Amino acid sequence: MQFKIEKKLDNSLGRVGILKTPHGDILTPAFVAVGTKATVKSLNPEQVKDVGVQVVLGNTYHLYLQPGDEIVRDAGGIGKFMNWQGPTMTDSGGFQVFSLGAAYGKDISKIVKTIDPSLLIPERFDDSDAPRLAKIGQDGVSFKSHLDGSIHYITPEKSIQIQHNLGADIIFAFDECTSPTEDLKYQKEALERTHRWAERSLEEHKRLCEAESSFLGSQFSSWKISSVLGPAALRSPQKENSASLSCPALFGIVQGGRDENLRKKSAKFIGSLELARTDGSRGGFDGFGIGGSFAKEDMSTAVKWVNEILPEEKPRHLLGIGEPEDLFMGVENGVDLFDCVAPTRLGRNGTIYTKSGKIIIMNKQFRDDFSRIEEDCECYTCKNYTRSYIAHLFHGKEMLAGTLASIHNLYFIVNLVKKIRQSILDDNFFEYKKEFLKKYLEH
RNA sequence: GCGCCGGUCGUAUAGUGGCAAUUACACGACGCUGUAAACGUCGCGGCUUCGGCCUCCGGGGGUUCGAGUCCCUCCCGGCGCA
Repeated sequence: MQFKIEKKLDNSLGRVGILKTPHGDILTPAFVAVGTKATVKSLNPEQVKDVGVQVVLGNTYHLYLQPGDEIVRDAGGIGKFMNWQGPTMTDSGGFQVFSLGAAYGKDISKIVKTIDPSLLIPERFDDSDAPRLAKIGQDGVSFKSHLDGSIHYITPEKSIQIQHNLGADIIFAFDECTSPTEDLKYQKEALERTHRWAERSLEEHKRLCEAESSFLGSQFSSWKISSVLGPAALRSPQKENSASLSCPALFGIVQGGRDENLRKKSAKFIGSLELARTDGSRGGFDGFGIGGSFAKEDMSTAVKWVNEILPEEKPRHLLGIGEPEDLFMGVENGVDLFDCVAPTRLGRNGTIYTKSGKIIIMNKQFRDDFSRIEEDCECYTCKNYTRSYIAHLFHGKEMLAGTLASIHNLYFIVNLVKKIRQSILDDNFFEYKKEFLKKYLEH
């Protein structure tokens, strides 16, 4: 993997770049489609490609449980398994520490609004005995499968091993995504844990990469012959699998919640972490993830604290963030990659993005609205269907409803980031931001 | 005509004398930020100063402190016998 910055945004941390992976280039800033279980929900890979998605993100925890990482490995890796030819990433399972742990069974998000003080007050009731599917130990996290109740202990080493089997181009260190409702004391403990886990993730990654390269080295001559012989010789899944085992890029994850000291400390630690290789050189992370917990109102400052410290020449991924206003904020503050379930989840659940805000397509007013979701949108949905028809599909619980809405939403968000990228190249980022957000947020 | 069963929120249902009354669907509104999510929450007789108040289970009458629930009668529907 190689990252090149092509242009910087004046007076800010923003930049335009290009991230080269074995499965193709990613023009950054870019929005990554979330495909947790090796599928972008309700869309086939052709539709994902057609809306302009460049890279898909799968999930370690989900694919480990089902179908199992060894199945994915034997299939030739996540991309081949799901028939996605472009670049892929996998998340480490760190988010499930939150979603199946502190957040399980509760109505809390990793993003809070500070105007809702109930979530931030540390005097909240002691819920340590509340049912959770994820329990944190010093060494790793014990997960109780949401599918069959079986227990699985995931350590940083285990997460990295699974991710190597899943075979994405970019993988993440195992971290703890904390709840924004945790107090400073807990955030501090969790951060120390995440940092230890980062070292162990990097260590295990290095070990696996060296083992894989020596394996490939020993096989090198025969592989070369196979390659020369052409596609037929490569048709065996085992061979293709091994042949594509160039070591993935590993991104370390910065945490620290909403606290300035912790965020900066984490950026310093993760950004400069290096471990000695057996050949005597030293190696650190290939890029960085910035993990939640955030408050909506001060997310921009948190991102800025971090990106002022992280090495400029490496890519940064703001994990799980993706509302339109957040994308402008992220880019301006030096983020290169975003992913978010919002476009597909909101779409499936009947909320649709438009340039003048989100609409809930099931609402009465759309039942006889024969206009397009957006008259000037170039997506497949807008070119072919009316609001009335999409509302009808949702009311009828038809599968196509979620598909058409997801196509539009994903197109909307992916292209918003592309336009943001272009606006930097055209030197009018701030004008574009102002113009877009005025219309989007005005009602 | 006789006998039996039944009529409860748009539909389908639950309901033992203490009930503005169960559940599902439908309907209305909202929520969702590294996917436990084609999901979830709330509302669904009216008014409310949120303490309550009024009107309610086919119609009418009765028993009772109190009736959707028990009794009488009428209307309507289904089945059976003539």
